[in-house]
Amino acid sequence: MTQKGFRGPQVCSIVGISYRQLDYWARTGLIGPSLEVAKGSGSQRVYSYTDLVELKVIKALLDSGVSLQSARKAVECLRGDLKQDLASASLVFTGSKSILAFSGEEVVDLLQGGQGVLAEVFNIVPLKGFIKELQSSIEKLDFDSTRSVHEPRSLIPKT
Amino acid sequence: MTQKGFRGPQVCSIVGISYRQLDYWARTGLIGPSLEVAKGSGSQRVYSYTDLVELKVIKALLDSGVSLQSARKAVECLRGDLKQDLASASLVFTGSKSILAFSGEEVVDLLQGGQGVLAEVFNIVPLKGFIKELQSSIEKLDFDSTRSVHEPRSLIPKT
DNA sequence: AGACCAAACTACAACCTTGTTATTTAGGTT
DNA sequence: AACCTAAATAACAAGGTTGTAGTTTGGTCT
Repeated sequence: MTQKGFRGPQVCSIVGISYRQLDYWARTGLIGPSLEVAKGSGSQRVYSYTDLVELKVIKALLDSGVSLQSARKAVECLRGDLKQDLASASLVFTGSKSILAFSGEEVVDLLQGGQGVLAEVFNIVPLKGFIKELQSSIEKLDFDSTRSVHEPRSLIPKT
Repeated sequence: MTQKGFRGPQVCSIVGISYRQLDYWARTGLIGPSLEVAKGSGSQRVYSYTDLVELKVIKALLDSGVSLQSARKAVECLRGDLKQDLASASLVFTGSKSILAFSGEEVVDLLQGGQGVLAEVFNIVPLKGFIKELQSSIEKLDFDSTRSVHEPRSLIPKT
């Protein structure tokens, strides 16, 4: 049994974004479906759980007022680290760099700039709450009547 | 002697923004000249020091990737507090609220959400470094040959 | 094979922000 | 009063992002 995949409209529901946004982000290279790309109209994109984490972070950044262009840069550092325990991490980014901090002390160090005086703005994304929400949304989906990837129709209750 | 004022082009030089930006921000109500509004083409806007602090913060937010619309909301909380010592404060804002924190502990508390698990992004602006830069830029201006507000021409060296 | 449906694709509008260029005009000097 | 300069004003284009509506087509079922 391979990794569980999520199709486009499911992803929108889980993460809380519009289909237009998801499509635009996939087309402009921000984040696409890592399990399966689309083969044309009528086919399906298939996203992984880790794609969903990343999308959730992007959405969070947008909600906090960060522009999509900056969110693009910020999530880059999530891509090499998704094997570690993200729920205990915080993404910290400024205009010029972004890193994952794995302790509250690390975050405080960054804020204080090692006792220097930096003219810098910090955007901090504690991942715990977002991952919790994401998992809750995924569980909720299991009870919904919407289709999973390439699921036979006859097994779906009528809506 | 009234408060020192700064004219439009000086402000752009001090804060590090384009004239177009300053003009747009004044016209769209983000921040305008608190000492004197423009009386038409050929006249001068006159900005105060506190206007400059605010502009510097807005610029910093833009540089960190925050959208102008969000920066508008974020700086609102500076407006009631400019009589206190800003250099020891940090502006902290999320998508939904913004406050000034006057100690590092206060900032850490906000990040930890009082031990709750919040799904929230924090944008943190430690003001010290920005105010330092601003003051440095203003001092540098005093040696420049550019005109101050309504300054007689004959006192200006030829450029 | 044909019918159907869901998902991707396409095209355009709207909005926000900034850059560029040209025009207007307040304020200072002679 | 005439002239000059700097600063504000006006107009338009461009880029990025999202919403809306219509079209195409892969995949499933009969």
